[in-house]
Amino acid sequence: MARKAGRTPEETRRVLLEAAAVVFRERGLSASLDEIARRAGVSKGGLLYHFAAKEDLVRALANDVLDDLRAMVFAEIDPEDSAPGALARAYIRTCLAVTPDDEAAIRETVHLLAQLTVMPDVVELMRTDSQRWHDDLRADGMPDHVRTLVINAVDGASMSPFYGGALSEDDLNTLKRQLLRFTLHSELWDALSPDTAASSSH
Amino acid sequence: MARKAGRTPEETRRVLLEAAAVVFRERGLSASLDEIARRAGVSKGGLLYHFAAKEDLVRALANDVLDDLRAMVFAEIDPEDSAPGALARAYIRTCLAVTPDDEAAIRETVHLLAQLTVMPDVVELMRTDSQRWHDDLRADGMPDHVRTLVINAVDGASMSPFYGGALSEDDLNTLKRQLLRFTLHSELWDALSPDTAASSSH
DNA sequence: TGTACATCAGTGAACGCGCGTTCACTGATGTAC
DNA sequence: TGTACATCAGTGAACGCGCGTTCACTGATGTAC
Repeated sequence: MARKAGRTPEETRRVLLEAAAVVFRERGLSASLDEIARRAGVSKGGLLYHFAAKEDLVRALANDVLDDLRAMVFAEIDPEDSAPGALARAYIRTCLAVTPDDEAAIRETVHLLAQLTVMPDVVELMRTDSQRWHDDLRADGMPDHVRTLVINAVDGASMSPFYGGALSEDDLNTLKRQLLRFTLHSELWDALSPDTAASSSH
Repeated sequence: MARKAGRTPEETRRVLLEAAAVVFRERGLSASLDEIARRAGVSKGGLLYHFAAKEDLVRALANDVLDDLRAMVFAEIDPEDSAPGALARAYIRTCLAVTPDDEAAIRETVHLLAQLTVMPDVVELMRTDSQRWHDDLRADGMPDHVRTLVINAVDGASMSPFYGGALSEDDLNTLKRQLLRFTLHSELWDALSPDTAASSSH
């Protein structure tokens, strides 16, 4: 056979990337190209037509996942919300999803990314991406000490499944509301500062 | 040659584990036993005498690292400090070390652990370890919503080097003092709750 | 105290298998005339 | 509109290499008598 009827090359590429995501997540980066190709319904040679080497496939996948994540967060921004911290709130809502489906999706994504970091090239990609998040969030208008606290708490919680330390649904929900509240009520920002006197009067 | 003069089998074992830590951190779990053995000054056969299979070596290493980390945190507990959150404060001080040497040590440890998670057995070990931390920290006397916030912020910050998103020294320092303050001043705990009215009077 | 023997802590060569990559080939699709 | 030809999107067999594991062997150390 040559070109599959009813499947454009671009579609094949997508199917291959999706198969790679599943297989790498389940078996780690040492999973074979053969298994990925089989899952995509393509021969190993076919896979290698689209991605000349395994490294290319991994890089393309990492780029894809990182872009998707960014798009998800930006799509979650409330268009009515123009107060400082709007991006941070979208970040919180996306990464600390509470509906079981969304939560599972985020966990799977994080777990996949964790597997991909085995490749130094991917770490470089993630470093760049992370720097971009940092810049975007700085431009979001919250003071440094609030932003750093909130974002690191979100990151800690969303990475916890990767080492098996999943939070209970209650804890996750509480954390989410806490963090949203921190970003929304600027009168709290003083109380969150390390330099304020311990008493929380205003 | 047989037994190396001036090196007990236990010492050889330790040298092998340390070599494995370095090599796995630098090259990931797919690094070869040959390279680890060479770095330890032992033949590949010698390595396999101590660890019958690569999996055994990895498991032993993961156990080691997890135990070390726990010991470091417990050693950091202030014996004078009997207030709620003493363990959490030790956790903060250990994981958010600010001296360059200690910081590098933690980063390397986290990065190594991230590599080891490629093996499902290790994830299981980490899940158990994480559960134990959760239990220990629950017994530490702080309310759930404070503990969860603080620990996740610490985890987020200490895992950030693993995906390349390192915090600046200033941000790290600020975060550390913030979190320590949260655990120390129980009059703040209300203000950190998601359910309190936004105003921070007490 | 010396000797025989078992065991310990390795060595280093060989094996075998899985997996990434190469390669010769092919059938469908697009294009020129 | 039909035909020739190039290119695209694959197939599937073969190759080769790295790496985990096995194995036969060995020299030092510990133990019994």
